[in-house]
Amino acid sequence: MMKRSNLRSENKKNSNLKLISSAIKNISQKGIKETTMHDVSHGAGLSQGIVNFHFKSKEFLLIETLKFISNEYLETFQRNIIKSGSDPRKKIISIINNDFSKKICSQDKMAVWFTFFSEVKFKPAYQQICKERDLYYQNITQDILRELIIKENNNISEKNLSRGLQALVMGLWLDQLEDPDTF
Amino acid sequence: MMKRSNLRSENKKNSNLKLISSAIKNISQKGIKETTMHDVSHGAGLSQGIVNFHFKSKEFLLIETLKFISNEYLETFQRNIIKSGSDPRKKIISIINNDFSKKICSQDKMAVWFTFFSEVKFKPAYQQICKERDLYYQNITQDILRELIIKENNNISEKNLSRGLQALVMGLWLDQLEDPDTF
DNA sequence: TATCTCTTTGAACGCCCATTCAACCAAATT
DNA sequence: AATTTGGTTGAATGGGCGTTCAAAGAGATA
Repeated sequence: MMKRSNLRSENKKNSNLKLISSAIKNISQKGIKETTMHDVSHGAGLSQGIVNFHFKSKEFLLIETLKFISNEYLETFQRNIIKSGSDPRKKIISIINNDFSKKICSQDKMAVWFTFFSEVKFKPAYQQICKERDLYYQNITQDILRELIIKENNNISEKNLSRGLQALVMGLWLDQLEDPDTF
Repeated sequence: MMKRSNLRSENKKNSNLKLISSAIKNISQKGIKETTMHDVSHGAGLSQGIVNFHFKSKEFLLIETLKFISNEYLETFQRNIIKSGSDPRKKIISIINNDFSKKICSQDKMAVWFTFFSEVKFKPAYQQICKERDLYYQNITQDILRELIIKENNNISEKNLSRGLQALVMGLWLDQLEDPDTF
């Protein structure tokens, strides 16, 4: 059962992906509001009404796009931590390396992230996606930091440290976005 | 000459200010794109076409609004540093206090800042205003940090330190915006 | 091959919103 | 008081864009 693998569903998946990629590219160049349905569909090599067929509306396309980059982030995040072994210090470094890797920290992706961030306050759907991402990030970094704190015999709150780390990363991303020389 | 002070120009200034305030309030609640000219003018107690009369177009209203909050920031920034005396350590603390003061770090203002940030990449006019603000901030904090570094006999680059400080502040702002409990 | 189902096309529709502008009003000037 | 200047009003205009949908195309099914 669930054999599902015919040309049809293959193509559908492809179209989906092409549309999301086109959305990312367009958003990174123009922002959400000036990215039209026409831009997205034609950027994907398809035609006008197709986004509504696949995603119901522009809003849902945007939600799927945010989910896409969010998942992408979490996947490489997770993979890199596992690869880095068991030393908490190395784990932290792997997180930072990941955050500033070419794949995650590219101009395109950053632009898209911050475009969505600026809408998070007004869009519950975005908020939820971001919150989940953040919680995941925080839980994992807090665990690692706790190990580190015990090892080093410090007594800082891992909660604050984790938050500070995330804030610093975000700030540096923003910095890099506005003025991409220092790298 | 230049006496200019009659009811007319008084009222004009008032209208200008009311429109900008209304823009700030609306943008903080809905974002730039869903803030309509009607929202702004009626929020200011005036009527439809008035924004075009005062600011020529929506775009110019936005630019003036950004300038407004940018200047407001720089003014309190400057004033607080002067008030804090000559100890570099105290100066830094006054910067941080200012950055997280009620006036600067209010939900409204933060929302507006980040809404504009997300458009900076696509709008040269915004970019320039932000760049000026940042340069000013960086020059001043770098000077202070240099003093501090000399005093403490450290050898870190004040450039990087200043950038890191700014990034951390931005990150914390963003953090606070998404989840306003930790205060 | 014929039929059915799912995907794609693109013209047409309708809403939303920035902008315009003629008419109006109030303040300044004479 | 009469006239000029400048700010305000709000209905009308026009363009842009998301969405709809009938028709066509392509893959599955029989």
